[in-house]
Amino acid sequence: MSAPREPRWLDEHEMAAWRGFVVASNLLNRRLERQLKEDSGLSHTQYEILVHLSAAPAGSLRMTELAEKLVTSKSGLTYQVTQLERMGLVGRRSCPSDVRGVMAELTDRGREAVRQAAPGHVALVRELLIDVLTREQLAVLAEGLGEVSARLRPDDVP
Amino acid sequence: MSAPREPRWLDEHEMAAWRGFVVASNLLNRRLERQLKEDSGLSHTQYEILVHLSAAPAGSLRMTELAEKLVTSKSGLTYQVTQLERMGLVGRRSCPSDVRGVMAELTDRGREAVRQAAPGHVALVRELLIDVLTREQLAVLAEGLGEVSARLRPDDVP
DNA sequence: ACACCTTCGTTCGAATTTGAACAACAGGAG
DNA sequence: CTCCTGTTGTTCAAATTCGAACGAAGGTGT
Repeated sequence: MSAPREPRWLDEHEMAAWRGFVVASNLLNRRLERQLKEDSGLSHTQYEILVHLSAAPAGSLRMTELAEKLVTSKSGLTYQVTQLERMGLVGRRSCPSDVRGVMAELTDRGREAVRQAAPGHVALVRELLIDVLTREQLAVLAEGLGEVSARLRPDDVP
Repeated sequence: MSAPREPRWLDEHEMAAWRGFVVASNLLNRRLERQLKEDSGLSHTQYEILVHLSAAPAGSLRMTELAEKLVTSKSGLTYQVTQLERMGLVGRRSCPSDVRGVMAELTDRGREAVRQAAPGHVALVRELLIDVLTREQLAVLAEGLGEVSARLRPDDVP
């Protein structure tokens, strides 16, 4: 159980992939954040909350479930849902099957906000990522990162 | 110049790639953040500052240059460099060729901190990302995301 | 030398994020 | 039923992040 004295460092190609991932991720987040804020007054996190809710069966999801989909902390979600509640885009309901449970529910204004924000956001994602890559590259990205996510998900140990 | 009434939405594969990217990015950052903090008392940002400095010619870089490499805001870098300075891992020098300039410089203890933190970090990156993907997937990732980054870089308009 | 525009790094306030601690409840073993 | 363990969502303090505004200095054209 001792740490190796000389670990397997990343070779040139591996490093390129890793750096590319980190840099692209940061640059993309930056741009999307700005675009959403300027265009719709929403942060990326808030936008994603609305999107996940609008894709959910009844426009509502339990807090914990939503936090997992967003890959964020529970406390972070509580904060953002409160913000969205103040904006009138999301409401809180109590869960029928669990007294402890809280369901975040999309309001009509929330649904309208997604409809209004989505086109610009999608267009930018397309311009900055999707349309930059070939169909084959996209397929590899989806499969590879899907696998990475799948291996990471189970160990969601707090 | 009018916004399209019905934008080109993402099809199933495009959405899979985009979601995979976002989710993998969030999960990875979470894990790396925890590992670094627990293992070395450094945040991912702080670790990257140290790494970039240790890779630089004289163990030092100008603030703006460093901020660009890290893909972060100038004010964010100022804050983190101050933190690292308090830890004794980084020092500030004045730039010889520019009175306004400030050079962040790795101290001996800073160099030692990288040496100590790197193996664990690299091992986790390898375990969670590099070793999960095939050599071909890595190549595609590096090339694709490299291109994405390249297109994003120039428009680094604040 | 002068005015003008850009660049540099910091400061400031506001917003966000996180983990730990917490109280309330669910679910099962006995 | 009763105890015990795991979940659920929130609160709290602390840390981090960003953009805008700023003073100071560089660089250019005239």
